[in-house]
Formats: sequence, structure tokens, C-alpha cells
Amino acid sequence: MAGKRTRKHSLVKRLDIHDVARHARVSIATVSRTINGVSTVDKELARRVWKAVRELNYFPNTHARALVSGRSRLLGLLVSEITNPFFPELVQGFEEVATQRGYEILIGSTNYDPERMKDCIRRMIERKVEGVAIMTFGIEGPLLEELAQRQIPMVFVDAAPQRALMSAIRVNYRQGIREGVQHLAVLGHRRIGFISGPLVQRSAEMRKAAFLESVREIGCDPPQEWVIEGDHTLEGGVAAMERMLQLPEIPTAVMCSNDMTAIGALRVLARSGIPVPEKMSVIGFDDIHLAEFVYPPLTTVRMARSSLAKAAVEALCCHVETPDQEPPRAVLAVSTSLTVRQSTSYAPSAGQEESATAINVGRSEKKQ
Amino acid sequence: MAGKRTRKHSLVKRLDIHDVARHARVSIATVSRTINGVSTVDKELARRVWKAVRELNYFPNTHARALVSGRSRLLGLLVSEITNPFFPELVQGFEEVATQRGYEILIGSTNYDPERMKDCIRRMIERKVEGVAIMTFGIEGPLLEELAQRQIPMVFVDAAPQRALMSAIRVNYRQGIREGVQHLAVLGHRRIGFISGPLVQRSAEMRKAAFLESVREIGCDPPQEWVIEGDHTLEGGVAAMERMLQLPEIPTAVMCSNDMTAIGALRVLARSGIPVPEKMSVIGFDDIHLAEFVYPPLTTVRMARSSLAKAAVEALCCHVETPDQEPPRAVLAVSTSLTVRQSTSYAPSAGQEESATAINVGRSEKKQ
DNA sequence: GGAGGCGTGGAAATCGTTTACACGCACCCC
DNA sequence: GGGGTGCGTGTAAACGATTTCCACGCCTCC
Repeated sequence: MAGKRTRKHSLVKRLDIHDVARHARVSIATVSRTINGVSTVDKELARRVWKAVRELNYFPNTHARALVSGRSRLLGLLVSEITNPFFPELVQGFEEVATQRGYEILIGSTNYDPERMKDCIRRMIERKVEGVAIMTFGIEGPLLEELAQRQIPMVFVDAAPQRALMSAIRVNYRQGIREGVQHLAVLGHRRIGFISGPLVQRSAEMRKAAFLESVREIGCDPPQEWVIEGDHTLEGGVAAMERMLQLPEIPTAVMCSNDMTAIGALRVLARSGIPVPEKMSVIGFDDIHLAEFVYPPLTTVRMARSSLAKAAVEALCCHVETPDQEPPRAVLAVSTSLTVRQSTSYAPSAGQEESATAINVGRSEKKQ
Repeated sequence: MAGKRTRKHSLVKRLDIHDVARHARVSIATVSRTINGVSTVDKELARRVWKAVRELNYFPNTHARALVSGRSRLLGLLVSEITNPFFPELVQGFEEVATQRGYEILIGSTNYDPERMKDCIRRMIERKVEGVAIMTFGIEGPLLEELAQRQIPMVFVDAAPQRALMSAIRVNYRQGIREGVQHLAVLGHRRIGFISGPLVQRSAEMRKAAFLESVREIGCDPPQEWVIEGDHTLEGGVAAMERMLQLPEIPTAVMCSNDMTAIGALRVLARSGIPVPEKMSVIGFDDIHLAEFVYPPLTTVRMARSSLAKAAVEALCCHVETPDQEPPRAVLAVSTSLTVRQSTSYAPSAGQEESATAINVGRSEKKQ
């Protein structure tokens, strides 16, 4: 009359470890040990267990696991906004490495809204994440405190608070930016400007410093008004370039702190009838997906976001898996390098005609 | 000598429902009832409980909750690849609505790899998701079976298998595509081509059908060779447009099944020295973020991916929360509409000079 | 003053694992 | 042959909530 068992929530029996044990004619402890790879289990029994798992299509319940083992195998990833073209590649890399290591990821999009940040952190704490990668700016102290109190490891980009369980991934900005500047130098540019990001952000500050250093290295020292602060948005790039064009004297090349800024700058130049790269060269930073598709395709410094993600996951796992030994506080993990496309060419002062004919040097795409 | 309590996994005491109960001077039953919003709880006690929760910074353990209640409050989202510009907006919308409803989301990127799909599904089953939105193509029957067996609701785009717990979100392709075709008609185009997606995909097939219907509505009937099958990738768009340009007679406008295809087409036209929109108009579909930034900015049919996401979450929640009543199998939830940018203008046959002067009709951007 | 109703508290069962501990067994050595 | 030794297995107790059951206190009303 009644079913074999009565269940509270559903009519179908959900498989559990007991079913597997019964099917393999062993105890649940043996099943658990087998699944968790304990090496002392007898080969024959292990074989029987795996066979049963396969036949029954058994998947262990992670909630029960997490509850008893205290390990959720969940990592949090906090980004500014997933629709910002900077992030998808980061998310992809993060997911890839995390799932490889048996972790699941919880994504939180802050949209720069403190309220949402708080909400994201709450969700992550509730789900008992074992670590959080903080890839957004302007997160507030109290929220970090919330995580720190619960001994949740955190990883940041560029700079982390000096505390236990917090580490930082360092990006070698100088490398790629220097390449970019030298690329311009080779093309004859001596008058090079810079549109920075918001200088309250450590990473923006570091990019600017790398630029200034590199440009001095080639013997240039741009006047202050050629170094304009933007905000890493397209609109910021527009505003900055508009200001630059109103200067009595303008540079022949402009480097930007990120690609969105550069794209904004390109837009102003197009509107103003200044052809790129003939009259002005532009270099971006990040190499977002978009960079390849704007007009002209943007020469930019590529930052491997997938390796950033990889480093972040590894730093977190390192904290989690060897909690006793203090891991390195900062990992210099991410390199940058120049990707030459079509927004850079010879400096116009080197002679219009010459640059017009030699315009395809160092490029590949448009030739075909 | 020893701490107040011994814990297995960490030295710090993790807050418990008992701690809250003690702090609020009530029983754990009352705490549970309060947190879960049982209405019979005395106001004053509830106040005390919430106060204790706040003061102690208590977050209920979701794993314990999930275990006993059988509800994980987790939804799965399966996408092709997060770096495909089509998806971030979808993910964002999904996250937004899901978290609003108290769900967390698990993202799986299949990268079109059957092995990875399998892995994603496994992860979702292990985590006991309460529903899965399947936003990728080419998922295989056995995998769906795996989910269906476990009574996990699923939602698809355009078309779902005819089974219980499965539903589909319908997109009104016709609406936007018709707008696009009529826009071209107004500009004097009579010779209109189409680059479709891979016709094995239901959604590609529907877009093509909508195009053919709309174009017949304006009294045109394009020859077969003007309707070319692409594959929804940039490379596919390139190949298709190359084929089209080799025809003895080419159309004056081409509509594409998605934006990536259109961008590929634009690239070929640029290379071939065919100015867009002067010699040929191009319309895309989707309105991905990129569309605004290519050259010329792409006129395209916008599909509100955030509302698609919203509909998907709602369909899943509907299954979950009212499992008894059969929900509507298909929800016509997503509308489409034309976004005019700069890749469309008058048909060249209407007179070169005239179109050159009138070229800014219906646009805004480049004027400023 | 007793009946009835309402809401709280205590205790216990439950969810599906992991894991400490005990136990059985074979082996080996004196 | 008896008694360690060691290995592998099974039993049972956690883990942290929800949920149910029942008793009990308190208030109200007759």
C-alpha cells in the first residue's frame, strides 16, 4: 500500500550513502572512505563501491559534506560588474581553475553599490565560502572585518591590508607599459601624453608611475598638463581627451590607463577629425575583447586576466589547505605585454608622406 | 587551560542558533521560527531575536538548512562561454533576480565541450540545485535525463522538450526583425540579404523565418543565394560575406542573425573597400555591448537579455514553489526592438549624391 | 474557579555525510 | 599456543540547522 519508505519532501527516494553501501555490500564508512580516496581501503571493496556508485548514479550531497567536514569547497569572487568587459575573462579563468581543484565559485557583482557589496558579502558568509577574491575597488573596511573575523582568507589585486589571511596578486605593469612606450619611441614619438585612471586606486597609480618612469627612460619628460586624470570609464576617456585637445600644444601619442579610456579618447579624436594613427597614436591597457573591434583596432598592453585569476585561486587554496604556514603575502604573478594593432604609427612630425606609406609597419591585420 | 569549548575544525567558536537563543533569552525553536518568518511569534520576542542576530552577527548555516529542509536555494545557470559577449548581461540579470528572491546561482561554462557540460551538470547535481537554466546549445539528452530523474526543473530558450518540469522562454524575434526590415524599406532598400545562424539551432531558424516573412511583407522575395547560412561566429560572418560578395549581383543591405556575424561581415566589407553604410547597409541582432563600439556603430535588433534572465528565474521558481500546479510550458517573455546606429542608410540605387548629403537621417551620434 | 485557546520551551527526530573509536581477524614471533 | 601488532572494517557520534510533539504557563471568558 504505502511506498517502501516515507519521505518528507518528495515522493522519490533520493540516493544516499546507505543505498550505495547496501548495493556494494559494505558499510557506509567504507563508501565514504572510498569516495574520499582514503588509501587503506581494500582494492576489491573499492572496486565494488565505485561500481555501485556508477550503477546507481550516486552523487554525494555536498551540504551534508560541508556540514560535517566544515569545508564548503566554495570560493567567492567579488567583481565590480560582470558586464564590464574587463571581467568575463577573469571569471572564466577563475571558474576554470577553481573547478579543477574541486571548488565551486560564487559570483558577486557589486555594481559599485555599497549596499550590494554588503549583500554579496553576506551571501558569501552564509554559504560559508572558504575564501574570497576581491576584484573590485572601494570595498569598505567593516565588510572586510566581517570576513576577517570569520577567518576567511582574502586575496586582492595589487595591494592588500597587512593582515593575516590576506594576500595580494601583483601585476607587473611596468613590463608592458615600458614596451608600449618604447614602441612609440621607435615610431618617432617624443611628445607622449597619458590619461590615467582614478588615482585613488592603487592600480591606477601604479600604471601612471610605470608610464612616467618608462617615458623618462626614453629621455622624455611630458609637461604636467599632458598627464590627465580619468576614471577608467569611456566617458572619462572622452572628457580627458577633450581637455587635452584644448591645450595650446598637444602630444602626438597618448597612452591610456585602460582600454575603455582609450576607446573614449578614440571617439573624441574621430569626432574632431583627427585621424588615428596618422595624426595621433593611442595605446590602451588591459586588452579587453572590445579592443580588437573598435576603429581603428586598438594597440594595447595585454594583461593576462586568466593568469590573474589562476593566481588568485591558488593563493586562496594555499591559505585553506595549509593554514598553519604563512603563505607569501604577495605573489608577483601576472605579466603584461604589448599587443600591436592599428591605433599606433609613426609620429606625424617625422613627415606626413613617409608615415603614410610606411603605415603598415609592425602590423598584420589589414594587409590581407 | 583549555578553551571554553573544544571544536574539531577551528579554534574560534562559530556562532550557532543556540548562541542566539541564549543571547535573546528564548528557545532555539523561537529563533528558528522568527528567522523563518513564522507569523505566530510574539512581537517582543521576535524583536529580541533580531536584536541578538544583529548584535552577534549571526548568519544561519545554509548547509545545515539545506540538509534538513531539502532546499538548497541554489539555481544553476548553464552558458556557452562567459567571454562570449552575449552572456554577461544575461548572467547579470539572472544574478540580480535570483538573489532578490533569495537564491544563489551556480554558473557553468560549457565552452561547447561535451565533457565540460557533463562536469557542470555533475557539479550542479552535487550542490543540489533546485533548477537549471540551460542557455547553451547542443546539450545532450542523457545529461538532461540526469536532471530530469532527480526532478530538477529546467528552463530553455525558444524550445524545450515536451516533459514535465521543463519549460521554455519564448523570444519575440519577429517584432524586432520586422522593425529592421521596415527600417531598410523606408531607406529605399529592396535588395536585402540575410546571413543566418546555424540552422540546427531552433533560435537561428526562427530568426531566419522572421526575416523571410518580414521581407515578403514589404513585397520583396530575395533569391536563395542571398540567404546564406553562417554559424553565429565572427569567422562565420566573414566567410558568409565573402561568399556573398562573389555573387554576380549583391544586395544593398544585409541583415544578420546575430551581432558577431554582422561584425564579421563589416570586416569583410571594410577590407573590400565597400563603405558602410554608403554602399551597403548592415543590421545585426542581439545588441551586444560590442555593437556600439565597432565601426561604424552597428544598427541592430536589441533583445533584452536581462528580461530573458528574469523570465528564466521566474519560471524556475514557479516550478519550485508551486510544484503541484503545472506552470505554463512556454512563456512569451522577451521582446525585441530595433536600435538604429550608423551601419544603415539610404540604398545606393536611390542616388549617390542624395544619400551622401542625407546620410545622417535617423541618427544622432556623429553629428555632435 | 475551571475550561479553553494561544504561544513558548524542551526534547527528539531528521537530513547525509565524515570520522573517532572499537573490534575482528590474520600474521608473526617468541 | 598465546599474545602483541597492524590492518581494515563497521558502529555510532557528531555537524547545525528545521520541524514536530507535547507540556506548560498565561490570559480570557464564562
